[in-house]
Amino acid sequence: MIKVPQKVTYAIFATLDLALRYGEGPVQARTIARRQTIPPRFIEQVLHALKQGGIVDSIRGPQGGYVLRQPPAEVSVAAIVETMNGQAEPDTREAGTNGNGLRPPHREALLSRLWDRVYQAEREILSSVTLQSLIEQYTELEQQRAPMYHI
Amino acid sequence: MIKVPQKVTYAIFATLDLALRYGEGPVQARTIARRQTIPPRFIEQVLHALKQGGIVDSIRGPQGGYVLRQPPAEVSVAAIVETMNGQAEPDTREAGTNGNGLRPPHREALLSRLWDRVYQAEREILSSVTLQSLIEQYTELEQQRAPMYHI
DNA sequence: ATAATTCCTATCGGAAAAGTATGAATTGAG
DNA sequence: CTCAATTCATACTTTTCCGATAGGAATTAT
Repeated sequence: MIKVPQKVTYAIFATLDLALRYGEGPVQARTIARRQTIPPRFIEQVLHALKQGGIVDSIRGPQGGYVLRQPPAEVSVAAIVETMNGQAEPDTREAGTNGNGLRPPHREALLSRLWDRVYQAEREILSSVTLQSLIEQYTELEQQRAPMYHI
Repeated sequence: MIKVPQKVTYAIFATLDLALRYGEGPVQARTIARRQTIPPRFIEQVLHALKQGGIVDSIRGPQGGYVLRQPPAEVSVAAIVETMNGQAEPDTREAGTNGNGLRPPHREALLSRLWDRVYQAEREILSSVTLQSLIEQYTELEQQRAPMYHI
């Protein structure tokens, strides 16, 4: 049931890329695409969405590009995920029941509650993870593989 | 990111229907379909999957139908959800990075860890909810709407 | 003015999900 | 022993969604 859309993965990688260069001026979409192996035309849309969501700022024109709006420690993965998923309009398809089964709307309410709980749990976890912490975890992983041999 | 397939929703409603009649003999697919407003042809597949997953038992022939294999208090929503989602083969698409970005495989590992945490949280919640408890919640909801007016 | 870049929207294609169809297998009932 | 009710199995069609591509408009540094 946890199915992570490609879009979201791309968004995280893209913002991570920006996070690594935070404070060094704008990075172009094409550059990120190359580095993170994301289809160049597709990343534009991702970055656009991230801008709408207030995660990144964009500078147009030559030498333009994208920058993280806030320092990496301030950007939670939850914010990115929510931005990319957009606000799906709550779909309210109701169907009447015949007979003496569970009856809408309570039947539906039952499950919405449950999914809400799941959603909240997810949110809680993702809120506690920032780009900064991801970067730290990453460098840890790297060091495990190729440890520093001090003399 | 929480996207609940119709299949899963149907499965829960169907098993809830069975739970309400637990111990009263088999219920036919068509009956459940009618009561829970599920396309009759589709519910067969759902029920079949539930049988494969060991959630329900089926009795063939006239007066046949489906029964819950265990009492409602023993059937967790997690079991149902997992059954319906089947075991998706872990997709391992790796892509090389050019330049000095985050490099696979650690880049991917970073996120798998995160999604794993989320997944575990979800599992924990869904494991704690049983058909029994759902039924209880349901009757509570019903009573809130149409409260008993004692004299 | 020009070229580099983001911005916006439309569209395509494929895959997965939802739903339909059909016939075979099973079995209780008369 | 036949018949009808039901599940079983699988194949097929339709719909929906998502990843990806495309084309041009808007913006702006040089």
